[in-house]
Amino acid sequence: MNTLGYALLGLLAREPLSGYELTSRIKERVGFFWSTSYSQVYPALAQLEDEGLVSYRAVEQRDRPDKKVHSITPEGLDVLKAWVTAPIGSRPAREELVLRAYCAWVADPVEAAALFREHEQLHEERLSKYEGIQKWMEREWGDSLRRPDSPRFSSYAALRRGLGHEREYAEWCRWMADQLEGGGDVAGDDAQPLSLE
Amino acid sequence: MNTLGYALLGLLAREPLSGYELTSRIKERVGFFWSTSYSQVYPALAQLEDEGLVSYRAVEQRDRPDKKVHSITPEGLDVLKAWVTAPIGSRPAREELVLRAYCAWVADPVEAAALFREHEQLHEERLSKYEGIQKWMEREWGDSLRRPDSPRFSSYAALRRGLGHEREYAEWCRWMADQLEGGGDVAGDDAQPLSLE
DNA sequence: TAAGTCATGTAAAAAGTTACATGATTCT
DNA sequence: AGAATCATGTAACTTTTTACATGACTTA
Repeated sequence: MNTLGYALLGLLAREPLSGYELTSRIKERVGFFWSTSYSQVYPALAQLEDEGLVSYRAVEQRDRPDKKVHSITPEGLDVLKAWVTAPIGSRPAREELVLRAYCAWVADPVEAAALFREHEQLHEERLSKYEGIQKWMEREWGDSLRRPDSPRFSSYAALRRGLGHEREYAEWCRWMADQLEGGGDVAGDDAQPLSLE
Repeated sequence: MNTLGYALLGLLAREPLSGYELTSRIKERVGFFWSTSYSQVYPALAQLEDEGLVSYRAVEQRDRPDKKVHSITPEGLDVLKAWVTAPIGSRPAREELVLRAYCAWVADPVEAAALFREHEQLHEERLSKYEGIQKWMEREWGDSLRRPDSPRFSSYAALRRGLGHEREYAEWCRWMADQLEGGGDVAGDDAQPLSLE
């Protein structure tokens, strides 16, 4: 079982879904910390089925093409449960933009600044979007956000990570662009001024 | 050319290195945003050589096995320069721990809390380590940190991203563990108290 | 009627990880 | 003598991405 398999089980533990819907959900709902494609999902689902972790029933639709709606089995839920708390081998994030920053000294500072400005905006936009969702969740879901056995709590938890990530990333991009534009101090806005010449 | 290729060029732009040294550098110096293995580096180096982006000379050593020291060529430097500022297709980070948080509602809260505590500590430790390096850099490298054409500036920039990442991640883990332990409020320490029952 | 969304897959290529294989030299 | 580090690679496998292939139905 690979991580994608667990991701699919995790979504199916909330509600039965088709392969198509699963892929969309991953894009829309957990897009900031996981990604996949249709071509990966369908074989993965078939494998989960072989292992008895999911089952499906064909659902006929009049208005649109028929679909196969997959559900998690009791065995699947057991497997998922065990996985959540199992020790995790943390693989480092692959952040290409940070790699570029590490190489930025060879590049044209003006062009590089433009790149980091662009990403600053991108992450700022995502941040606003997530903040909107956060407010919505707190308003609509209220109490259940504090119950660790509620899927809403889990959604909120993941969102909070997205929030923090985008906030920090946007800030870093801004700092980077400022530096490349020859503007600011070495320290960040929040830091004490440094007494280095 | 894949991203690993650029990572290797980026390291070789700073100083000539052997495949072994390149792999160690990636582990030690850029480990928080990129990873690789010996088995990936050697073929990648051979490919870069075929493309004329790096060259090497055999260096005989008395005290340890001989090695092939690779240098970036002028063409390699051009390619690297262009890459740094090229538009970037941002692929989402794959954060398995966030995926687990998203599924945490199915798991035992006590066990889950332990997992997030463990990671809180892990990231807290990395944070202290990076803070130490930061202080060292600011003390030892001073002025050059503000010169975008200095490799020191780039090292510092990447480090700052690591700092922010670890800080945010540790904080999120702590919040998550607190929640699972039934402790805290829904809002973070920095947020206003929420008037949700 | 053309574009867009819903729906399910296969095939091939690229990237990354793990296992295997070898050998020198140093340190305990 | 055995473990650790330095040093270079190949082979197999897994994972991910991109391209290909098909088709129903809806909306502009």
